[in-house]
Amino acid sequence: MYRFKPELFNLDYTLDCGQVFRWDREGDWWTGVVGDHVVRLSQEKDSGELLIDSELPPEFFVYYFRLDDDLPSIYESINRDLLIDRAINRYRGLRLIRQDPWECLISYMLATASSIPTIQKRIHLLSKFFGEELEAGYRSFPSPEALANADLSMLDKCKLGFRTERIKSAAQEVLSGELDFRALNRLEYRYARERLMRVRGIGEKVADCVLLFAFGKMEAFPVDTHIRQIIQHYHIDDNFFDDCSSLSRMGDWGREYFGHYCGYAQQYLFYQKRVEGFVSLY
DNA sequence: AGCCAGGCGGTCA
DNA sequence: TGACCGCATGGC
Repeated sequence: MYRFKPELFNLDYTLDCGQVFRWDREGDWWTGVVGDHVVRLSQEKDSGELLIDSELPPEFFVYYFRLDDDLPSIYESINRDLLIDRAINRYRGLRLIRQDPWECLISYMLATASSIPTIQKRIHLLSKFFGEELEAGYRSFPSPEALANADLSMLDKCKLGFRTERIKSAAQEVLSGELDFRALNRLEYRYARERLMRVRGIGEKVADCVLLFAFGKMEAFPVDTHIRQIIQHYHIDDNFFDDCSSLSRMGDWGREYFGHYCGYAQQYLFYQKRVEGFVSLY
């Protein structure tokens, strides 16, 4: 157990905003599985200091929580209107997380057309049946090999529904090296996106989530049902509105409207919509 | 009961 | 292109 003082960081917002699915809160403490480590974290309300119960060093958490991002500059660059301004101020300190590509890929593939509690349940079941025990009650996320070799009847027990075959197939592509994360990481955003979308079960939205949360491509702008509803409800910029009548245009719109760090803007808007619905700007 | 959830792939005009 | 549909599952 040790202490660490991050700058401009809010642990609750960061872990609760819906970007990761393997953290649980009990009282003041969050417990999560990161790789093959069980990590416990708490943040003191007045000082903002982190209490870290983990064998992982502080440098890891700088990396994981993207504490090296210059958040004030990012806020300045994406602050285009009253709606995003409100989200930035209300959820100040929310940071994007650097997730493991494999876990992120499978998590968002099984997330399609599902509520967040359902997603968490599926990942829990996957880990229960195909992961390895780290300590009592905590299991690692399954390896590519474990899912690639899983038989469909077992995978079906994880309640993946119509996503079952797609996920097994994707696992086989990763295991064989046909889908290579290191190669993907070197690609520019748009080419990495095209590559990911050739995988069955990965469309624009899932590709953008993986590129944003696992590959740090800040110009990814995932358009899910909440983001679509926000754009339609507020008519955020009437001059641009004709350009974003369809889903795939909304992604291009977000990139142009918010700029290079549109991925951050997306996550703030998404979280604000989830917890507060359509907020009043007056 | 019926609609929606961090969608995707296919079809048809 | 754009609109619609089926696909499992669970929460409200």
